[in-house]
Amino acid sequence: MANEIKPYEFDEIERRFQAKWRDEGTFEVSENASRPKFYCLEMLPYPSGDIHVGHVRNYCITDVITRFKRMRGFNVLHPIGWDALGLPAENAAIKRGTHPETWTRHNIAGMKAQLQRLGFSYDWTREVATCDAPYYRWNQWFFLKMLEKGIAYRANSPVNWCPSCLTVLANEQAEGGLCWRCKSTVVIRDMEQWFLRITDYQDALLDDMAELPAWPERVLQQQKNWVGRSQGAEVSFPIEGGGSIRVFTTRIDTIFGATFSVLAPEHPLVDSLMADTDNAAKETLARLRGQDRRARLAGQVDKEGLFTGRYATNPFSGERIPIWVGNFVLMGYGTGAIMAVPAHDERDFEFARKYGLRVHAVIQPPTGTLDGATMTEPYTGPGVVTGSAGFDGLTSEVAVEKMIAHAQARGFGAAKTAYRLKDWLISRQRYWGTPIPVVYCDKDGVVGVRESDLPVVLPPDAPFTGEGGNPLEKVESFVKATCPKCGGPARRETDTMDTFVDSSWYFYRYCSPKTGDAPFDKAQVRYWFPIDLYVGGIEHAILHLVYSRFWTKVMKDLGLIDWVEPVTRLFPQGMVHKDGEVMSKSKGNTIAPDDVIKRYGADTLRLYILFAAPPELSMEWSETGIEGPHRFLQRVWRLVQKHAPTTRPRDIAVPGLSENGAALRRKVHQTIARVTGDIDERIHLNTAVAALMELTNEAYRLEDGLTGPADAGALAEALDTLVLLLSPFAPHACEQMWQDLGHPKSLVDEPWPVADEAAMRETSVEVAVQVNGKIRARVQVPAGASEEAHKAAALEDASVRPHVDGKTLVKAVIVPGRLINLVVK
RNA sequence: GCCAGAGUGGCGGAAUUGGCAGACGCAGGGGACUUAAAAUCCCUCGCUCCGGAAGGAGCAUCCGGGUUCGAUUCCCGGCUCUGGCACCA
Repeated sequence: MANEIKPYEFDEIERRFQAKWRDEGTFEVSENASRPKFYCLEMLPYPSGDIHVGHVRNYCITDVITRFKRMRGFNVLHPIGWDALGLPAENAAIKRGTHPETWTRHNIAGMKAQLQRLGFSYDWTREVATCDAPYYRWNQWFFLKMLEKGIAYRANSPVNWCPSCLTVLANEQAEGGLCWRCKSTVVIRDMEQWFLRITDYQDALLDDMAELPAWPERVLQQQKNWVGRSQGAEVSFPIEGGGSIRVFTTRIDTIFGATFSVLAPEHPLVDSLMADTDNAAKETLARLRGQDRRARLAGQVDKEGLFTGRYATNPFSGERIPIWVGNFVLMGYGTGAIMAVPAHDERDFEFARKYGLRVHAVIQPPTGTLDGATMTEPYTGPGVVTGSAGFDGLTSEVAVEKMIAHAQARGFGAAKTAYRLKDWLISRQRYWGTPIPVVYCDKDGVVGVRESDLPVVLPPDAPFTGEGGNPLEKVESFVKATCPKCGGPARRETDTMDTFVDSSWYFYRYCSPKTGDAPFDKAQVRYWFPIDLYVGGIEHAILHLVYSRFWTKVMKDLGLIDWVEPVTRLFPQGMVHKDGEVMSKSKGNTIAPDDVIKRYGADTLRLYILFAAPPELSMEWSETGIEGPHRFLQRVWRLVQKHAPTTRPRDIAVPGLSENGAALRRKVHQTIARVTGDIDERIHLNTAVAALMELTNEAYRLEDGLTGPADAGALAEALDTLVLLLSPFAPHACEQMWQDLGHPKSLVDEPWPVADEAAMRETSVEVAVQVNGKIRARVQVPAGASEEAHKAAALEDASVRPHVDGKTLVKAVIVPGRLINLVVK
């Protein structure tokens, strides 16, 4: 008998069912008002050439959830696409002479085959590649709408230039002064570029977080820091001899301690203030201006400054204060000028001590008294205001309010909020991106392309030499254009869009990927939105996830949708590590899923990757660890094959279960409850797999002790349930086992099992007995026994007696079914 | 420096509401089957001590305190690691 069991041929099984799902369009969906919808999204991959284990982890999580939701009766949208524009394709073109599109399409085909070999349940009819002109034309359409509304604009400003990628970058793509893609140090250049006015939405980005209770706090926190809203005041300091300096401060309560003012070296007033100074001073100024602005931003340069020779008046104290220029004041934040309060600010203190400027304490801490002349470090906390005329004795908090009101009444200041967020720089000087749809006309200036002329298509014949700028500039037929306004000759914009534009709205396109006259079909989007669950890497917390929220808000203002947030629940999955390091191409420690599939099969890979760690934490890839899930799958396979012929026909409801039969049935229903909860609420897929392993172990333990028709029914139920519960994790093997168990339909259309509370209940339970908090014994009590019965059982127990006898029972804490704690003296 | 998260056997991890710490798996040890190996199956597996054994005692969730009948879980203080931000006025 045992040697007749058919072997588990995973390769053949997996390929057969993958073909079946594909041929039958199993996972193709459409709007259906009769079922609740579930939109599950994963971050679309960049087609670099290979699916890596990090992608696999992301997509395994969503695949389990979508298969589960489908069995629970939901109409599930589970799409996939390609973030197909971007630099690597162009770099490959320069290196190998293939066109970026050829390289990209080739990679997409290869990676698509890899995804299909993993058995993911995508609706492939909705596949979107952002390099398709019918897709990126809508990037252009959105751009024109934003141009009309003033959200898109062109401006000259200091920008991040990556000398390796040969293009400018947005602020958040140059974190820490490094290019997000190639890690080169960026340089600051003044250039005229295209921006999107994301700062118009900075308050909405913060305030709408109220609608995101199912987003992890750490992501929201990162976004809050990035927007960097800080409330304060703007105050004018009149300059002796005319004009005034506007400063931003969050600590107006310290203003009587402002003993000098500092301007950023780039501040527009500096040149006129220093017009009369000597050459040495001008040289110093030039040097400060020449310092690397990146390093200055990062605080990596020593504080340095010079006196302008001019004075201003502190509008509160009337005091005459010197005006300085300092490299630690940044033009890009606030007003580019500060009032310096050395007694109560670290930076001002350091600067004042270096140049011997006066330190004047005006805030007294709860303990001790400060003296500006002798203090060795500033006091930056709140306190009680002193030496501040009519404001003395107030707390910092109250003083802030009163001083703002005072400044406002006298007309030299007002409440003001400053933000860290900058507008989104979207132009790139590269070929493989969405052309920005404008032309430059000598007569009409910057003019948007007519909507009817979209898309502006990338010319296929651009030269990829790797030298001298954007290849688009060299395509005469592309650059030469006609002005839509006057019909005269015009020059076409050759900058293309940041690829983060593509990924800011792709999830709307999935709802109606073929729509030709609009970015998407409104009714279809209304059916599927919002996205119920979005799974992806946390590295996009302040990039993609901010841009996407912004884009949705703009779409709302354009009247395309009527909500302000696209994603209900965000689930950032952990990374995959190997030998303690993040797995990455550059480290050379990647694992190719293809090799693993060849050796163990896709089902084992899926199980392992989900079992090894909870999805939100990083997981360590282990060569031996994968053996466990593989053995488990084989065990399930053998169990099913062994009993499949005898479990038909099944009759589960027969009375008269043996003790073993009842135990098996109990375990089955307990497992249903656990697995369901683990997937649906907590997304703890590792413990769901562990529960299935437990059920399998229990079935092996009990199989030889089963007798009679009732037990046979319980075994049939156990096998059916095990296969159903396991199917989202290991869909191919389960489809085969489901057939072998005599079911004609595909598993994906079967309803998810429901736990029977009555069947789960134990007849008798083991209860721990503590004496004064220490475990002394374990006793059996009938399920649902009274507290008195628990207590009696505990006191009767032979190993409890020695600890209780001769002492007084003060109290008995009883948690029925779990624990008894006897407190004795 | 600031913010967030984490710290549990040799390893990955479990403990869902304050209630039996170590589920499940890997690795290890012992055994069965086999001519042998692989595969499979069974037993064992936190540390220390007492005992021939059955068994028993003590310690143990980063460290130190606290609350509680009871703390991996809550509170206070500290250490370490990871991620993010950082001259942002």
